[in-house]
Amino acid sequence: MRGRVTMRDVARQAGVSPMTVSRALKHDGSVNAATRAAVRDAAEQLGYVYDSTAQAFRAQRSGFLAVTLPSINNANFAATHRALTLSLANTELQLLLGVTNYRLDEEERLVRQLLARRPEAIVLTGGHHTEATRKLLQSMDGPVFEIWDQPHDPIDHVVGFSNADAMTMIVEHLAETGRKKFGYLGAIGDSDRRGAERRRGVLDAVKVLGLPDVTVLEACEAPISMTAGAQAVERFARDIRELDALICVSDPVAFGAISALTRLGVSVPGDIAVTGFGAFEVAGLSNPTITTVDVGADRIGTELGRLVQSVLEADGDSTPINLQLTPTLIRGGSS
Amino acid sequence: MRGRVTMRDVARQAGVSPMTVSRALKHDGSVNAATRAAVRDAAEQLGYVYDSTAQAFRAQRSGFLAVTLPSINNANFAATHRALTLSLANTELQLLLGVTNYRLDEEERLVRQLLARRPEAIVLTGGHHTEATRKLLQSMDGPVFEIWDQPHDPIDHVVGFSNADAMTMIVEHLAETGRKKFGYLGAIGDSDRRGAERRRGVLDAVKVLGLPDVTVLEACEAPISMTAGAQAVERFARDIRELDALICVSDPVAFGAISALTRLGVSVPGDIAVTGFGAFEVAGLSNPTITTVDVGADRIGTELGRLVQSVLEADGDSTPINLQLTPTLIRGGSS
DNA sequence: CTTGTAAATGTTACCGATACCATGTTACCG
DNA sequence: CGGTAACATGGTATCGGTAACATTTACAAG
Repeated sequence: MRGRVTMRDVARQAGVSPMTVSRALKHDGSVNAATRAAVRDAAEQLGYVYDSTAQAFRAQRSGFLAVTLPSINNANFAATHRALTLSLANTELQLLLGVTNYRLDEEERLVRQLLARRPEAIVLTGGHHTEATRKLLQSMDGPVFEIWDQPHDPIDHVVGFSNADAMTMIVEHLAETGRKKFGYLGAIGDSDRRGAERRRGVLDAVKVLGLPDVTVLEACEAPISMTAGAQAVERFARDIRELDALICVSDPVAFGAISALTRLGVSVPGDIAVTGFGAFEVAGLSNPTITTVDVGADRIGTELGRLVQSVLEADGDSTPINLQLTPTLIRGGSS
Repeated sequence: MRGRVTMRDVARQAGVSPMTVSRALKHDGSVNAATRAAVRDAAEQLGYVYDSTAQAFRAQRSGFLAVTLPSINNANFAATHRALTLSLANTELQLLLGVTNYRLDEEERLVRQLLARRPEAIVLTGGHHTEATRKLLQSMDGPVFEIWDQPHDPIDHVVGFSNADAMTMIVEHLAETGRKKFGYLGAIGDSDRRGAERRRGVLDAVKVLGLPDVTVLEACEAPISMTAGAQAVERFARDIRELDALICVSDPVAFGAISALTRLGVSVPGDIAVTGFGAFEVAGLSNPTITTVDVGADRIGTELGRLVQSVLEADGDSTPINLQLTPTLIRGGSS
């Protein structure tokens, strides 16, 4: 920041006071047109670039909307991000993005870092957090939004859906088409909490239907790639031959699984039905197409954007809003 | 920012001066251990959160690294982002991300917005910019990095590769395997400049080999999805039946194309060879696997992270560095 | 007991934009 | 022509940390 041009410099160049420069560069009407033009010219000439840091400091308003995502290499989270960006396009808000890699300790570190930038509001993907994170958020001065989930104990606002309920839809669909012996292919343990919710949904739904216990297969730590899905199927081939339905935690996993099953000579859906989750693009182009659930990732982003705006406009004292969207089942050739 | 807790409050609570609080919360050794503990306790009690905005303002150092990407819903750009994050993990730098949607006017708007946050450095994906963008960047106070490209006229540092040269590899590979009538499937016009470079590479390489002119097929505006790739193949089915090699701008497009060709009863690679670009995961799981080029997206991120650090440490006056990586051809079953 | 030295802590000013208030300048009225 | 409202512009203080410098304290050496 050595020879940076400030408003003072522009003011000197234009022969006015810094205050007038400030007014001229904003949409403040009470500046003479000629003066405004002179200021604009001076700013242009000097290559002046507005300093949002100083503005944020003075106004005690950063203009940031902090957002955490588990991963950005995921079409669904990316879709939420894009939709959110679009939904906020007419706003002055700037996204400040952090990626947690599905880890709660990373999330805590990130939240601390993000809050230090004094965002207007913060959006967290997921409804599970460390105690320290919760405490930080509760004392935060601005609204908190949890998305992509149905938190047991929401901190503030929510835009999400029930991962467990979505799995019920899949299980019921498979049961209706005569499947009985279910397997579930997901991540190890509970590191991916949304994945864990989905697994819970499957186990519960199968129990309700009175079908045999679900064979739970753990591929690797979240996130599971297509390749890891394929490898897991090869590894668990023996168990899988006993099943007639394999429920995967996501479409990429299902795609990898189908790919491996085909190589192994197991017919999908003849020998086994396979389902995914998330309505990724690959689900519709796979052969066979994959039965999946569309959670409306972009809708989450859009609704979130609207909600953020309305809450920020209301300026405090708004009661927490819990917006639950309903996922839809998409039947594909794989079941 | 109503009742925010400041260092002053912590200082009062701990019975010391704000300066001591500042020192105690940093790694400054010249604070008595007992005092430091008292300060830490007071901060904890009051729920104090450090204010990076004030720090950035006072120190005239934001701690931001601004980054623009054409899209985040793209495994390669996401990989670069992730690798960059990892590569900067031991740093205080915080990424400030902007998405251009492959549009130069968006990029200009974004660059202006990002520069107003006074980043330590800025990273641009791509080597083509509007005149105004170039001007902004030239007068920026800090290093500029262009990545994923081989700019004709670099602004400052570069970490990239030649998109055109990568295509030469593909064309030569196809020619060696006896293909003669080439088609190229990409985006309309030059909105995606990297795509345009790839197209140019194909046209030039084919000309050098003395083969018939390339049939250029334009699917839609960038970015082209798998689905759009499939639709384009259906639309241009007649032209494509005349070809024996279809070079696609990316793997997702190639995947969509193969999917559509299979439906149309055109055999890949029997009737026509298909190639992609980018070594997306889907390339290895497609049936047949897709011949592609690995550009080392994560390597770009890693090298960029290192370079950013060394340039920032050098603190100005470093001569521009141009790091060109070499993509590698991955032969798949589709050619 | 004085003095020197190092460690610990305090005071002051400042970063750039702008809210707030004060002042100057024009325009138009009766 | 004085009065006054509407408009245009300037001066000053301020936001929260912290560099730079000043001061105090603790204790050893003379």
